Amino acid sequence: MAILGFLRDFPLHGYDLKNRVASLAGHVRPVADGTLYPTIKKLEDAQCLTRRTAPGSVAAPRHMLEITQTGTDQLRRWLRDPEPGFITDDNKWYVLLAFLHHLENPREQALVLARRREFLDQPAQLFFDADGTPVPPERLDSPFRKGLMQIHRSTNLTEIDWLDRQIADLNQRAGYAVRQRDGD
Amino acid sequence: MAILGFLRDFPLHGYDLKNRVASLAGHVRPVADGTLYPTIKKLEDAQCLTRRTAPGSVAAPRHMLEITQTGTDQLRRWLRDPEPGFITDDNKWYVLLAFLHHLENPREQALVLARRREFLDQPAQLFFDADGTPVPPERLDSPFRKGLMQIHRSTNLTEIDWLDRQIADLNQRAGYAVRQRDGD
DNA sequence: TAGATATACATCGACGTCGAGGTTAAAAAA
DNA sequence: TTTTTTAACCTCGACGTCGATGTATATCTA
Repeated sequence: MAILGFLRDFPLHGYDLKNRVASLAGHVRPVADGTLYPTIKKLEDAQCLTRRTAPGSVAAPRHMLEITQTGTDQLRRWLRDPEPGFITDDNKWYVLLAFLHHLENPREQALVLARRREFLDQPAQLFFDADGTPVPPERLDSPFRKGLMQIHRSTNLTEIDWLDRQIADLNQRAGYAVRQRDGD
Repeated sequence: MAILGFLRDFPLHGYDLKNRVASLAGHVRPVADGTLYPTIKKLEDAQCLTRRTAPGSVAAPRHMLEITQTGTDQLRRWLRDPEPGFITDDNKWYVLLAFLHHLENPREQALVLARRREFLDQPAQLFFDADGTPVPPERLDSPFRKGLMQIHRSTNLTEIDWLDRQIADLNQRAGYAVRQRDGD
């Protein structure tokens, strides 16, 4: 998703892509060559991108990568109907968010945000007693577990706040677009 | 780490462990059987835990798992000197935090928190222009990328705040412990 | 002019995770 | 009584990621 998402902005070669993916995914978590290049090849085989050899501006020749219509469609499908992990795993979610603008319909964007919003709504129960009853933060012995739950709660509220504002905004724009189209 | 960490609290059987790990790791991200049971076997082979068959309280017989001294030592090594990913990957970091209390020395605990603190200090540059210059949040077109960076910044500040208080607290306690030991 | 460095691409084996499938056993529902 | 459900455990193949290794090229440095 990150590869196609970045290529949707402008053509890039593998090396450049590698650095961009690395600084996005998490925050400068390196992506191994052994992951990137086979994935590029897979996307090329699936006709999601094309490759043009260009002289290297600094060193060895580059393979400039460009996204195709097939690739754009694939990217939009991934964004419109993301796998569960992209909603529940923070790292993946942030990657998705970084490219959600490529899904051009505000209503569809709002639907994706709503899925995340719904996920964040369910109260997190992280720790349990020996007998299986959930332990509330104030009854935890470990200050680290206490902090973990505090931070978790606080960051969740921050994101929920943003999500609500964003969803309202998108729905309003979608409504406006509909009224425009209907000549209202 | 999660397996040994939970067993350090009290003995558990695989199924119970599975649910606890699932609700901790991320937030109810299921852990596949094909991941859990081979890992338990690996830890058993490494003498990190022992297995006693007990009658199932509800159904099929359980394998009650208990951590050994070797396992405790291993857990403490992982906590004391975590791999880079445990500092930089939020999911892994939260798992580590959930068990950091098993590292009994407050000075060692503070050192781990300091590593995370140091990581959070470096300003995140997530997006770049076509020519490679970093794009500040206010110049981003996508509201999602803008929100992503806002949320990232805000949650970072929250955690930094907690880390600083916690580190100060631990160092004070460590100092006090030293003064106690020295009869001061 | 020789070596080091950074760019740029590629492959391969080791390892971890997942998901599907299967087994046993007790309790609950049909 | 049979079926279904849930608990509890296990294995296997597919797949993805990593890290090591290797190659070529242009620039910078000794």
